[in-house]
Amino acid sequence: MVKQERALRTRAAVLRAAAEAFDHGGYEGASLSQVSKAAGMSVGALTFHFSTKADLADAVMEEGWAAVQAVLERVAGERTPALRAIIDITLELARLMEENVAVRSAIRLTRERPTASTWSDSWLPTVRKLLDEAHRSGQLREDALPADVATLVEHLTSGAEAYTRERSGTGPGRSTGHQSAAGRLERVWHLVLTGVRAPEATAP
Amino acid sequence: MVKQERALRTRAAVLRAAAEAFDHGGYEGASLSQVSKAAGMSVGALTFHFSTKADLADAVMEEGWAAVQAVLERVAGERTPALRAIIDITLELARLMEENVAVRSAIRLTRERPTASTWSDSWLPTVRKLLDEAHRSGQLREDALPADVATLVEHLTSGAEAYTRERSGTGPGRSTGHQSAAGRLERVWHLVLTGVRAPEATAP
Amino acid sequence: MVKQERALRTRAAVLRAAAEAFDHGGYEGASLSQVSKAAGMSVGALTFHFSTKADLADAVMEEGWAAVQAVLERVAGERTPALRAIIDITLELARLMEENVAVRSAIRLTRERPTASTWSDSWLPTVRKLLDEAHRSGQLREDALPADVATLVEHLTSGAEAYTRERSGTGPGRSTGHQSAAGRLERVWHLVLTGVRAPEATAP
Amino acid sequence: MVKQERALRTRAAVLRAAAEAFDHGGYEGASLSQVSKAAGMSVGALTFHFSTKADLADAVMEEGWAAVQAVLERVAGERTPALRAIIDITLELARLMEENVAVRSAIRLTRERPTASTWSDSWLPTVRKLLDEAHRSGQLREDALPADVATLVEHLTSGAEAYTRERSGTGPGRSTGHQSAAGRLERVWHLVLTGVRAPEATAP
DNA sequence: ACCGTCGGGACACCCCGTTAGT
DNA sequence: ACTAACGGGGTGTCCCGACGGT
Repeated sequence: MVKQERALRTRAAVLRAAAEAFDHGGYEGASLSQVSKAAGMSVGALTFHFSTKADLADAVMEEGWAAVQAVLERVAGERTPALRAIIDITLELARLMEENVAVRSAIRLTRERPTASTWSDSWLPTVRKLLDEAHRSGQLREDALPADVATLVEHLTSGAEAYTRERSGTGPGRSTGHQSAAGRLERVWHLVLTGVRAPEATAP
Repeated sequence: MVKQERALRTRAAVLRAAAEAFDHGGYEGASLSQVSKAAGMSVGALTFHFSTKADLADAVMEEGWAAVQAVLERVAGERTPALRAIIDITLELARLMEENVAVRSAIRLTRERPTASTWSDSWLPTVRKLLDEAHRSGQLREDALPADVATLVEHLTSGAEAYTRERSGTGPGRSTGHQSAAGRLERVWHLVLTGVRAPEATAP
Repeated sequence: MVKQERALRTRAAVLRAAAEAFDHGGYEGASLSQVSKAAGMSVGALTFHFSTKADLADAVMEEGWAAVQAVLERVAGERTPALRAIIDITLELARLMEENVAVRSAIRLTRERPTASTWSDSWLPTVRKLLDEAHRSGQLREDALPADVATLVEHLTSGAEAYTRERSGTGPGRSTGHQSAAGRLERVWHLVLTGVRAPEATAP
Repeated sequence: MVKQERALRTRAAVLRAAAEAFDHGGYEGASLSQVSKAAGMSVGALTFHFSTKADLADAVMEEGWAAVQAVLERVAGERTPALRAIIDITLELARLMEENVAVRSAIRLTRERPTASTWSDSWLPTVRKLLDEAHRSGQLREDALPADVATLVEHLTSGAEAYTRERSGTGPGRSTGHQSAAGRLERVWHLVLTGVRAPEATAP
């Protein structure tokens, strides 16, 4: 149908506006009238596509999730060593969070709403699988347990996310002297891979 | 006066209730009537102590901040090597976040409200100072730049905070099979200090 | 045409659903979406048949009215004494109200909407005519004015209607120990007749 | 306190406005903004006294109920023969319905809202008691069962109520040529009594 | 003709954060 | 410290057009 094409466009516009609103103000804090205004339509039109605010949030989350899945599958498709793949995943996630409002919004929504799953559920399984593989193939130090490394990855991702949100909060005009979350993450990984402490030092 | 003593008690009750509300629902999402009910008083009484919602939030943030400062000073007071002190600080912060609602609330509020300073501003300077010291005294690997290590610390703290919030969201009944944020952080530090990658492996 | 036959069926389905909705919730209180859902169609489809809510209500009322008229004509067709005919009319109306949603709905709608005519307008003229006849033929006590008896009939009919609505409100599961509106009316008539009927007349 | 006196006045104003609104449009159909406007105050002020629409309706119903109870007790206080008392009750109820908006409103609300009790529950018990007494003292025809007479009374009361509502619906400008519900009821009773009253009893 | 999708305003109810007067 | 009152939104719903498909 011809109609449906237009509907899809407006639906997409709504989703984009909603993602921005949720990213900016969270679930509470984002209002439907605000979203409808940003999408250039009436509240009634919005309600036609998403009958309730929760529905809208669900849709946004789904969109963000899909983007994450796409990245995961892309990285998994490339034939890179397991440890490298893990690093790549975190870097890609960081880039995604910086560029994709829906992803940022989805992360925030999973945290704020009473939902069954955490956002880390979407990528941690993949990471864990790769970690086991890295462990078996001797890419990890022998005293580095995969479970602990997984925890480390969680922390790093959280850090990237916090940094992204912090920056986005300051507004888009923020320009010079700032680094990308992915860049920071890269340097941190470099540090982590080889260790922070000087070799001769005793365990503190 | 006798009056003042009572006033202080109610003020404290309000602060506690408010901290819980803000921690649970953020700035928006927490309502004054909710707080007043939890504190066992009328909204009018609440308004007497804190004339506006923003005032209340400021007070909660101040309280959380103070707790953080106390920890920082305590750790600084002990005579421990710089690197160890940094680790201790992160561990203490993690414990604080788990135990102290006001701290959790303050962190969330700094993030959600248009405020000048980030929550990391409260401890990053101290950490940076200690990092320089550790660098000078040769406790760090030579290729580990203090700035990068600082970024790492930021990431780890964010990770602890995310984990704490995630858990607190699931309700207080959550019991078995869960670790403390500090415990997780400790294991991660162990990993980070010595390095994740096997020595023989080449840089990815 | 074939199309029209289908249209008639859907129109009937809509009318039935609307009658139920109006009977249950009145004019306000019944929503078009509710009706459309019960009729198994979209709101747009409904709007095609009845362009406005008022139109729909009018149609329902007309349907109910028609059923009432049919009863009146049927009773008038039988050759019964005037007084008996009046009683029969009230009994038939009571049965109609109990069985026919459209009638119940029409009664309620005439009351709730700013309309020119009352629901009693549909049968009172007939009753009055019969009353005059009964008066002339000596079926009534001499001191019983037809106008007063008409008022009495109005009261009795109202009573039957109130009882019907009251029962329908309690839900369909209501079963044991309840009488029909017509049955109640019959016993009341028996009571009333002794006073209304001329002593020399034989019991009908 | 002085304040409370003013509060009581505004509360009363709200109740009056609400009674009129509910009487006119039913539960649905009456809007809070409408009520607040009629009461000369803001919606927020209204919400302070009655936190929800249902609360407001409850209060109105209670007020109407109280008026009914007052009448019942007054009539019961006078020492009149049982049968006469019953008639007086119905006449007084009719007058109440005509004069007291709260009563009218309460009746309508009990009918429209999912409530446990019917409006007849408020006076039928009293009437039944009086009927038994009338029966025992021989004021009723021997073949007139109290239960049936009770049903008759129900019908008459319903009739009076229907008439009242019908008239009130046409607006207050309605003037000449109309009778009071109580007057109609009186004539109907006169008619009915001949059958109800035992032959030896004197006309009231 | 008949029916569905899409969209638009308008409220209604509820709640919220504040202020005024004690 | 509280009662009383205010105005402003937020969400959800409703009743309706307009247009396009079958």
